[in-house]
Amino acid sequence: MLSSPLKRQTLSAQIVTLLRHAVLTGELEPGSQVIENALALRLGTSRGPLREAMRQLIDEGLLISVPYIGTRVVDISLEDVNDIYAMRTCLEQFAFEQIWDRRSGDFEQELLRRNDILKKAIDQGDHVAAIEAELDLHGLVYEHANNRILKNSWTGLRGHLQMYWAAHRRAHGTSVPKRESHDDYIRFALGDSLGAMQDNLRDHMRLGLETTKAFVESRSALKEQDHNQKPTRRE
Amino acid sequence: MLSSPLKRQTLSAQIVTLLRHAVLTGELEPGSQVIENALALRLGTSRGPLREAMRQLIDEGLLISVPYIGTRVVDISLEDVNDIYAMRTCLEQFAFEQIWDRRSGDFEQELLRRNDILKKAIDQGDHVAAIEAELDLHGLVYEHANNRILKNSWTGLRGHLQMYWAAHRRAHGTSVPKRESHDDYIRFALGDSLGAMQDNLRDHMRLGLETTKAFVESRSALKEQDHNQKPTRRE
DNA sequence: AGATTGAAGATTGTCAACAATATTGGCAGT
DNA sequence: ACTGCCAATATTGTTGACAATCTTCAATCT
Repeated sequence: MLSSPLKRQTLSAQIVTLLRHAVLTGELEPGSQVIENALALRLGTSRGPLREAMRQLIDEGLLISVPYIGTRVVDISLEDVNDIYAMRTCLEQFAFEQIWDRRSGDFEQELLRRNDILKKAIDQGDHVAAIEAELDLHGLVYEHANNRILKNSWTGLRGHLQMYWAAHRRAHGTSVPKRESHDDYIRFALGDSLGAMQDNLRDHMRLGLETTKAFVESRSALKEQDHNQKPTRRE
Repeated sequence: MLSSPLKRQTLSAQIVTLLRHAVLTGELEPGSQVIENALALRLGTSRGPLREAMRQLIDEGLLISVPYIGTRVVDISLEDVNDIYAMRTCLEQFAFEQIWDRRSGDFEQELLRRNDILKKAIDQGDHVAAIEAELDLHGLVYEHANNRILKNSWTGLRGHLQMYWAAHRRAHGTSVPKRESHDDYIRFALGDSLGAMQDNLRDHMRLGLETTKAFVESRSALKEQDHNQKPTRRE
């Protein structure tokens, strides 16, 4: 089951990527319970590897587990959004600080390439791709900063953002608020002054925070209604 | 086996704290292999819960696992030290930024209390306690910053530092380099200017980095010798 | 002698059954 | 009706056995 040819990875590793994808895309809805037996059955494996995979996602902050009660897909809170954006601003400023003096042509070229991908996705109205593209665009500076720990932190933050935005997309049908400031980011990142970059980045983030916040509020309001219709078994 | 009375925690959770402690204090030496069967036997449990616990430590960056090969206690590298200190400086500056305008009497009082503990530990030559105390001192600002994600990041960094310094202590017998600048930190943190605080903090960290780097170099030199005496079975 | 192969042992990965715990729903008593 | 208790069920936690993989090391071949 799963991929029997090319079985270079261990089973739990495969499940990790599979599960993570399901959570990040919203296939497993935020707040919903993940039942080991059912999921293991659906994947065609036993609970052991699945539990390991789930444990990893728990540590990544994508699932939440309470002993003997159950584990659920993590759900957004306003506090979290604030925390994430504050951290993100801090880390991204730091990352730019690290690479600023040794920005290469490679960096510039790759930045432009990713921006093109983002613009294309937006123009085509492909919101899933747009989310990924935007995160990839911002991710470049972390990759170039050459700091393993920083990169890990970004991966964690990135996951949460991706997940929340995916939830947004589902809740609101299709539309992710179209931000007009994408090219701005490029301009900052390729400019001359580090200080200006950081200031602009801060504003850029503030805007993103506002957008995301608005989403969270509307979504949690929407969930109030839901709750009466389909009460879950536990909690 | 472990704690049978007061069994409110699940077994794997207990093992996690137990194992983490063992790794952080150096009871499980950096670079050494962790064999599931042996350890499970020693703990009086089966491999299941132990594997889950190990998985969590892997995600915390304290263990490293290669499928079908084994998992080892993570070992420091010079790059890691650089990365950690750079991140730490960034995050701690950020944390101070977050709390600066709402520093309370509580904060000041607790900071002084923890500094007293640190000084006492140093005076008594209790190096283990001194390490913990120093990390606790610096940890206060993260706790007050009231940002869950930031706090998690600090926990990760803190773990690595604690581990490395514990390894230092073991390799060099007793002495952790006595830093004379502890009171400085207090003075910065309770001062008036955020900018000055951040500048001073940066210097403070630079000093810490130098100290730690020196240790790492001497230790890896020392390990060269070791390696011939006790070759491990694998790799 | 050096390289190759293949069996034996060690270690990790996976599985299915069992135990512990929490939730649900009905039943008795008020 | 309402409340508290008890059995039934669902779900997670734990265990021991088995399978897959890697390492070692000796036997064989060139």
